[in-house]
Amino acid sequence: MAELPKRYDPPSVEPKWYRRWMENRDFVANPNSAKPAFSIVMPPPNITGVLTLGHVLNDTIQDILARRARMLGFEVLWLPGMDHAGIGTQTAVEKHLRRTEDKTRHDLGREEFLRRVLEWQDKHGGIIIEQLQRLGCSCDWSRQRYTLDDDYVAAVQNVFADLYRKGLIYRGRRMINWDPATQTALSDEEVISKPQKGNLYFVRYEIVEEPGRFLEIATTRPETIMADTGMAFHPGDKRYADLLGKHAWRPLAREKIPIIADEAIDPEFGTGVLKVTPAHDTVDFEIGQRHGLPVVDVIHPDGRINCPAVPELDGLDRFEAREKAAQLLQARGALAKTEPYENNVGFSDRSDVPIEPRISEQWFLHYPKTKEALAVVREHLIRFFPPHWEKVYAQWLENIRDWCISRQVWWGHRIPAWYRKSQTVEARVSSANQGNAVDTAATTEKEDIRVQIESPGDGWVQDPDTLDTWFSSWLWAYETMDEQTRKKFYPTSALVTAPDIIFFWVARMIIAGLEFKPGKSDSVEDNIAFGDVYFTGLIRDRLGRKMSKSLGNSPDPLELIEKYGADGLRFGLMRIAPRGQDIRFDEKQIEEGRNFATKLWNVARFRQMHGPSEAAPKMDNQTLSIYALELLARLNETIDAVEAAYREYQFNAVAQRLYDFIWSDYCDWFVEAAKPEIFGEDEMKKKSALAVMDFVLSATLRLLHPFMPHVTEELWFLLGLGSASIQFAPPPEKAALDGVSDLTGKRELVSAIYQTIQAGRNLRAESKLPSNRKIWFILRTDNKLILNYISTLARLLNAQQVEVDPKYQAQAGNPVAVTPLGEIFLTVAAADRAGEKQRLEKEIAKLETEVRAAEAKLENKSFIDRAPSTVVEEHRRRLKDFSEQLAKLKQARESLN
RNA sequence: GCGCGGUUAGCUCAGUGGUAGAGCACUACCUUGACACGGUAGGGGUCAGAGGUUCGAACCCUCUAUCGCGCACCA
Repeated sequence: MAELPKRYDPPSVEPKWYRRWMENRDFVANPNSAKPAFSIVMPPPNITGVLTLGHVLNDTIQDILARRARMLGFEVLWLPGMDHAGIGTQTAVEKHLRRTEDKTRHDLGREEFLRRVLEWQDKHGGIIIEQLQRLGCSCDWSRQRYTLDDDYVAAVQNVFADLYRKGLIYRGRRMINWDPATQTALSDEEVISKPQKGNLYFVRYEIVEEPGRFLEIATTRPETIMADTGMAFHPGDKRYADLLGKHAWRPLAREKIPIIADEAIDPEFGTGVLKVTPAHDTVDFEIGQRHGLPVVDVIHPDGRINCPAVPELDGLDRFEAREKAAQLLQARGALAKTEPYENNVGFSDRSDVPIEPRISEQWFLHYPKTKEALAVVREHLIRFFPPHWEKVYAQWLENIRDWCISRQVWWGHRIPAWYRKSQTVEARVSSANQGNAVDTAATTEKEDIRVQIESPGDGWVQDPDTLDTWFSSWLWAYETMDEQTRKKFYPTSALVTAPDIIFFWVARMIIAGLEFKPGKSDSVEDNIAFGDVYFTGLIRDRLGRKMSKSLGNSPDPLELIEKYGADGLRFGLMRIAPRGQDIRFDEKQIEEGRNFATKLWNVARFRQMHGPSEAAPKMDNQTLSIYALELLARLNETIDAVEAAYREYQFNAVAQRLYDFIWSDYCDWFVEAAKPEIFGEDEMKKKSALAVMDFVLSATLRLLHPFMPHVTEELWFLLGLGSASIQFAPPPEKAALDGVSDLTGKRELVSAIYQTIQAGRNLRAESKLPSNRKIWFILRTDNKLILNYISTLARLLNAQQVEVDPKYQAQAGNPVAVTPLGEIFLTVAAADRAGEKQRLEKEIAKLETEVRAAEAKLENKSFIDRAPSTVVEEHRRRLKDFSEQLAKLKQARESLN
């Protein structure tokens, strides 16, 4: 067998294996399999998206779960796909259109524009799939889905029609969140409130019935004064009680407006008087409804002012108009004062511009099954990891409001609603432009609506709008599966996602599952969408900022793969991904992942240099060295710890345990301790050590495979640890150590030997002797057994000789350390006598404090009475050890004099 | 305003009642027959602060500070 290269070379290993796995159809799920099912649906990335670190984190976790399940003997389906991302994709194409052709989508028309989007999709779409493959994701690509696949589209439309029939979807003129940049309605979830610095304008309105008397209000939005249709104060507010029923002059677009009283007004805020602007504020709209105030809309869909009555403002952008309106009021003496003010303003999640509350005719969904959705999580039919997300989820469901599902966007699922006369559609569009005095009732004129996929016939016009992208994603957990697949793999086993889409996606998928019941039976258990939901953390940069394109602080995962390998990236990221906590990304951590892959590679290389491995190594408990027993015992502990960490989705703990076991227990201690046997003459001992290596390498490669699929497969193959792919190798069994006599005693001996080695190395360093200088040690001990372990001691101490002398008389200048095996002396003429004395004094002082502390503890009656006996024993032993060490050190100090 | 999460070594983070840990960075030594993407040793922390519970608190309770997130309010 050719010698392995010195370093793991990802480019020559990783793509090779991925190709082979694909050729073997290793990721393809068989719905007819007799094995139990394990399934995950991938949160679909945007069709034109590229791989981000967020995806890497997310999809690595999913891959770990999928690969582990395969090894555990499950039939695994990891179903990938992509999302059409309505607003996002459309906006990208529009931007491109503006830049390259200086055109808007309206210039092209709907049909041509959609053709362009498809072109864009074909050119930029699907890149992420290749990138996920480079990462090593074991998805069943034969089942890849897209939210705009024909049957998926049909399913979405059928769901719409079904909910319409049930009366849960309705069309209505209501206050919605309007995004003036993308010019579409948004759901409440797509609005993010941010504090904004602005002004509070105090404006005086003259009382019609009492000329010369003024009513003062405070507003942040003077540009909407023309839309005021009332003035309101709190009914209990005595300051204004006499004005009730009177009128005020609106200072811009001068008109009489009524003065009313309403409970919604906070008498403490501003002057205690509110200008009521029903068209442009949610609360005002409700007040208007209660008091029958007219609704006057003075803002165009694009955010410009629509008010011919005030030519100075008409056509201005809303923010320019705000300043201009203040100037106008000032000029007319209506502006009492202006104060700087900070308030929260809703911003569009999509375009990052302030939302305009606006009355508009839209489609809404009254959520079904909210109580049931709450119950399945509360009763842990669906388990959240970490569990504190349950509370966030519950809070949302308990305060849920109807979902505005229509979007004034062309790219997406067209709403399957048809209207009899084209004029009704025109009426909708023009209503927004009509400006003043739009009566809410005006557009609810007689119109025939049919909700169905096909056109009902001539004279019917389809609704121009599309559905919120999430209205298609909420069916993702099962509409991505054909009937046969669904029968085997639904409900899915786990969902892995970022917590920022808990409402957008997770909650809605749970609701959809409960409402549409795609499962085998109608029972809740068969329709819960997924068993476990694991919420990842958000990846931030080193300064704790969110990764974003504009900040340029988002590293390209493909460059990282290039530099460190997919396995290095995966492992590095997993090791620092704390459960449900945000993650501060530092490339150093990926470097560590790469270094770990190299370490693994090299220790396998070391094994391979000593002949072929055994796939089923025979270990004889009688011939195993004590170091091997210690290692195997630790391997067993590691297997248990890994198992426990998986149960709690603590991937960082799994990674850390494996890292420590391989690097420290295996490489640093066992391999070094076994070298005398490996390079020795005794064939039995050598064979035994190599068998242990085979056993442990086989086990750790399998444990590591879900995290580092490529390098483990390569080594599995190169070492010949299995005839088939590691992907389907069963999880490692624990070493059978039950028959080993006095295992505890032997482990204690190993621990004592290792501690002695560390003490000896410390003496060398303290004595300023270079690492490569061969030196002599003397071990003063009565333990005759130790003679059997001298070769290991000597090798690990890099000593020319380690001499055991129970009666050794320390010479002046001998550095000494007390160890569980006895005292170890460094014999060298050059050792500095004064320095050694100083070192001893320091150590004695330290030990004296320890002894005092331990004594105090044991004199404490409460401690003796109440602490568990094992703890008390521990303290007793500690005191004894410390006292003995102290005595020996003091003796050593004497001998120095 | 309500709720959630964080605050542990210079940095990134583990640690959920019994002598404070890892990696990186730092210091010293070392290319020793797997690995310098390495080895060995070392320095460095009143565990945000204050109270409380306990024989014993980084860990449990209360309050405070501070950072972040969600929801509500937002004239």
